[in-house]
Amino acid sequence: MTNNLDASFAALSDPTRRAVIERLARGPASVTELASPHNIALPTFLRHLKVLENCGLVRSVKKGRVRTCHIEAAPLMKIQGWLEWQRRVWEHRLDHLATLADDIEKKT
Amino acid sequence: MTNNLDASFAALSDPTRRAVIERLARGPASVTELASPHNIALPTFLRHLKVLENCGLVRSVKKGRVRTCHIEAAPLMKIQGWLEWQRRVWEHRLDHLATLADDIEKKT
DNA sequence: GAAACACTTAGCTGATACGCTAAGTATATT
DNA sequence: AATATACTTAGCGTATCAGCTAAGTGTTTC
Repeated sequence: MTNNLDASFAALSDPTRRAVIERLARGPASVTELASPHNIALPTFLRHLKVLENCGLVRSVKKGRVRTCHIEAAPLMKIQGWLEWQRRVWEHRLDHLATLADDIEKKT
Repeated sequence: MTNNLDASFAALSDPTRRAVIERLARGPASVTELASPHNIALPTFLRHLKVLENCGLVRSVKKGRVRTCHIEAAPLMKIQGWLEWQRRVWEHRLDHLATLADDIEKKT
């Protein structure tokens, strides 16, 4: 539940973990179900899941012997927020440059 | 110039590197200028820059003894695209659930 | 109650990451 | 020409990561 940008970005830098998120966006699933498309040992896969849980992207509940996982939107929103912020700063700067260019044009 | 999601997400998982992006969104800067707010050795900082260049988030040109860096939007857009895609899948699913709930309500 | 199932823990390996210092190169500046 | 500046390369040490196998725990199923 760290829920910080560092951990979220790091979690999403792995294709297996992104695939899990892509799957969970479509709905909850068990560990075995999530693991099945991936050609890696279960313990290895489980650590990927733990990474996703540690940064808050995924939550899970265990009932009987089955652990069911579901996606959590908040960390994704946080990343989107950061990106959107950068995009705005960047566009604002471009606008400013365009204005400057206009001014120069008018003076000539 | 790999420009893939893996590398871009990994690059942005480090606070120093995100700070560089935040700075460059405001406009180009030299290596020394970029490094100055960070309390790390220059070679260490340079490797952060190289990570950003390798994934295409930053480009740089050397003129004389000064290397000037600027941000590149494409990888950021790619990440935004992936996030947006997930959000849509996720929301579509929620809509579907809402519809199901409605149907059930009408039947009772 | 035995066997199958769904995880779960422990521990090993090789690769990569982030930090450092020391020393080198190429351009200004004086 | 000598010094200062702005990187740049090389190489070291510790920590973390992604993969594995082997063995263990708690539930169901037969």
